[in-house]
Amino acid sequence: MVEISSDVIRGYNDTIILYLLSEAPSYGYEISKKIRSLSEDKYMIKETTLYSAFNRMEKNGYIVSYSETAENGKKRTYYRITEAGSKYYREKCEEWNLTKDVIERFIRR
Amino acid sequence: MVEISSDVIRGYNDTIILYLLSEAPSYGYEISKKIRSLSEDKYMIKETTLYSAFNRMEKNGYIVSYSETAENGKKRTYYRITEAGSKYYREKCEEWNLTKDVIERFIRR
DNA sequence: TGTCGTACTACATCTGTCGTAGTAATATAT
DNA sequence: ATATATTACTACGACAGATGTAGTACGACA
Repeated sequence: MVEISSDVIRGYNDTIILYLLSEAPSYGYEISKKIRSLSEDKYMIKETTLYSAFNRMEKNGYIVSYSETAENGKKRTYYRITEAGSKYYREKCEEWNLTKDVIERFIRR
Repeated sequence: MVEISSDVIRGYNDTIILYLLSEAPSYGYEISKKIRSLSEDKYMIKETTLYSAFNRMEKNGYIVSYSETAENGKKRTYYRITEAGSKYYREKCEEWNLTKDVIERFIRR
């Protein structure tokens, strides 16, 4: 069974999260479920990876956090994407296309 | 100017090198030139990255080294791909296709 | 009462890349 | 004759991001 490359994902976890946040503000658990379902169970981000990405990106100004209490009484930390985050996302998409192009010159199908 | 992602490349330097070695045995300097030209100057692997990849892959049994003195009197360390190396390369190609697929679900064009 | 799902945080380890630096030999330019 | 560029490496330490392990806490459900 082939699995996805965590070294490649490494460079795109932030991008994946930003993509989801650009649809709507969200929080850790929800993001993780969405990644899993959108990838059809092919990628399940680790909690530690996810939350450290949130911290990094908030520090970089790509997202901002705010607390909210859900209907069920649970307190959650939500994240919203910023303008800088959207810009970064668009740049990463360009970078991806270039990188993919280069790598595929060395891949045999 | 967009540049390629060294975090993505991170997972595929070994694969790139194995691809080139599967065409013919080679040595550091030549491999580095070939990567540069095949990628049309978009990727220039760092010497340290390249030689540490050689060491890692020899330890893993994906390549074997041998010394040879070139016409110009220079001594070089050549590398040849092994069966295990070819197998690893083919697996990485499969992994790449899967990973690419997943990532592209989160990329907007 | 215990387990499952939700929603996190803390910390230490690992891997591969990268920067910096140094060696040494030949080739080419001044 | 001397300096610079190219070839062909090696050594070492720093760093970033992913991962493993562990722990907290609360509500739902059986």
